[in-house]
Amino acid sequence: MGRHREFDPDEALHIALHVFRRRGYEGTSISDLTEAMGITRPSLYAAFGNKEDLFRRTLDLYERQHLCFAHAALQAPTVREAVERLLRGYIDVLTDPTSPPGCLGVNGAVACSEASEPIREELIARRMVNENNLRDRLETARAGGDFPSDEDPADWARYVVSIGLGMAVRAASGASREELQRVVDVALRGWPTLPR
Amino acid sequence: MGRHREFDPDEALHIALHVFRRRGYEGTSISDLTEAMGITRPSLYAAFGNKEDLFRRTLDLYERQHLCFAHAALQAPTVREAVERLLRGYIDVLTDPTSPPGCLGVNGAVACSEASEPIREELIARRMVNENNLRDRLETARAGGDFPSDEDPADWARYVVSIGLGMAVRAASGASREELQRVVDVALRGWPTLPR
DNA sequence: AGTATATCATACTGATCGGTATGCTAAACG
DNA sequence: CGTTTAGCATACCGATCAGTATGATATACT
Repeated sequence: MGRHREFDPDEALHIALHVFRRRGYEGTSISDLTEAMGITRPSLYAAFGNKEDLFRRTLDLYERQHLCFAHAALQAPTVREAVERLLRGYIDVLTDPTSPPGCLGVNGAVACSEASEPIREELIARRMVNENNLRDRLETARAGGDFPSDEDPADWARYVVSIGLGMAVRAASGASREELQRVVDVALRGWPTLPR
Repeated sequence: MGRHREFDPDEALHIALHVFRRRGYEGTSISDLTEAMGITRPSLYAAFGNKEDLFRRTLDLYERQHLCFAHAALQAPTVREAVERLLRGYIDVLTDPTSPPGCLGVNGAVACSEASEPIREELIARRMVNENNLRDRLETARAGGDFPSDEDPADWARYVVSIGLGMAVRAASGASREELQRVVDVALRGWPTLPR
């Protein structure tokens, strides 16, 4: 019973994602959001809780909609190919012409005040999940002979994620897709070869 | 003629650097600064202009005091050693125990609102200067036979800077010195070998 | 129809933002 | 000494921040 909601929460969340990607977490004001969504402040708070809650739900949508390629990438036949798909797929996300450049996760986690410390930690934790997934993939590859036994999966996972972070910063600064492709080209030059 | 200033502007600038490194450009309020410096708002504005002016002067101090190692690093006998000194020296800056972790330049350039767009562009420009210096060093190395002639100096400079950016993000997230050293270890694995 | 309830629009809260006007105080000049 | 001038302290400016109280409106149930 009661009045019907006059907006689509899912559509509104997509708009929030767009705004947050453009302006970052702290750089986005509630007014920015309500204006873009076409709803009022009380409607936003009723539907999504406070700003932090909304950002977390936006993060979920971002991972579900834009970072979902990672799961498939990790299942490539070889780790080397998995890593390459990971990085190339990430470039697609970072330079998607229909979205503001850069990564929602990286842009939010780096700077700004300590009022949003919980958000910073959340983003660091989510990033760590991805790094651990990659490390696990490298470990199974090593066990299966697809990765040298004298190499440390954690070291390589950390390295690959660092490359991703660097590209995310560059993308936020306006780097082109081609530029980033060249970073990946060079980054994969050192991929360890199997002893034979 | 006139009253004497009761604080040391240079010391105040050092404090500003510390605060900006901890909280970022937008995350730092004027009140944060005056409180840490122990001076009043009018004194700050009289001595340093507005927030943007102060941040630029802080950037100058940061480069002069913490990024000065780069110039010496580039003069190492081999490019490969120059790059290694660049990255290891950067780790020292990122994890200096007497300063907040991370890089003033990177933390400021990534996120936050568009009110500080001029600062973002300034930081991107300063970063580009460093990348160009490295590219030039790679070019002279190539001309001198210290770097393969079929490799692109711009590609490698971009790659090295990207590694640096990735490490800066990690450092801001609390990465240890050892972790970052391992990133550099792996990153340099792919350094091109000279034909012989 | 009548009532309960959820959503709407408007306007507001106290806090904080970057930046400044005003008047006081201390030092350098005559 | 007295005037000038620069730095200090206080208190303020309008704007904006995240979040909310209030009352009108529209739907669903009885």
